[in-house]
Amino acid sequence: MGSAGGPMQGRKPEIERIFRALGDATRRAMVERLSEGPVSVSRLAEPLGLTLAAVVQHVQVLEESGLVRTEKVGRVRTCGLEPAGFAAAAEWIGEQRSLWEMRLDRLGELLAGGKGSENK
Amino acid sequence: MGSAGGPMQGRKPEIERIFRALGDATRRAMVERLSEGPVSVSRLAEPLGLTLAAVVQHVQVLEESGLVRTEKVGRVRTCGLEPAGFAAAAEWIGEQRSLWEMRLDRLGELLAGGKGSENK
DNA sequence: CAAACACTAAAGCAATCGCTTAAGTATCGG
DNA sequence: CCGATACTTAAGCGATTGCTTTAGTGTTTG
Repeated sequence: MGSAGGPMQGRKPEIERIFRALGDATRRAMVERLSEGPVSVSRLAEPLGLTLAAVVQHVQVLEESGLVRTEKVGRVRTCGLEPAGFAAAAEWIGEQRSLWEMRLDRLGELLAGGKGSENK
Repeated sequence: MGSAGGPMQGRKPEIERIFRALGDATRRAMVERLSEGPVSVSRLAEPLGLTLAAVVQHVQVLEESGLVRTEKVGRVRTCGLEPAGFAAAAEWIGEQRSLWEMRLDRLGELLAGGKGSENK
């Protein structure tokens, strides 16, 4: 299978972790909070009703995904968003969408010309 | 539809399933394949090296997330992408990004005055 | 210094996940 | 009608996840 139709795939292991990180509601809530500006880990934990240990684990997942960046000064670790990570995710989604729309355009031509077999 | 209260948060359970669905490499590969056009479940399974049962389960997850739509005619179930699902995901990501950038603008003003967190 | 504070690291546990095998249920082809 | 095809359903299993508790480490603060 020469696969002229599937040129790109699995380009980044980054994407794996990004979507996995975003697949958890708690983590998304943390991201939404961080989009308002950087906060410390314990501040992040406050509205979540979880132990600090649990929140630290979530922060680790977010940091490994590249969506969040943290820095420790003194005894406080401050977390903030890393826009590049979001760009990667948005890019992947955009690619699927544009491929799909491209394909819809071609389908339009086929329908105009007459109907034929669509997949073989 | 608009809930009075917060700006927006956890608006849709849809998002949960979308990101969770996209968090799996096999499912993303299936989506990439589907972005080239609709295919049957067994056709989808072929390049994946999995049992048909496993692929059916993945298709179910994708369908429940709203990213994929399927239709069964005769004994064949055909799968295709559902652009609306991707729109929802892209929208969520875009919101976090724009909030963050908005916030960066304000930060620029603060930096003009000095450095440090504005927290307390 | 001693106590409070903000994490950090490790162990353990129930629930979920991704997968398999095995046994169905409808079509379709001859 | 009989067999192949294309799923469908259910059970089960090992790995991963999200959490907790417990016990640290390093940092302020009185």
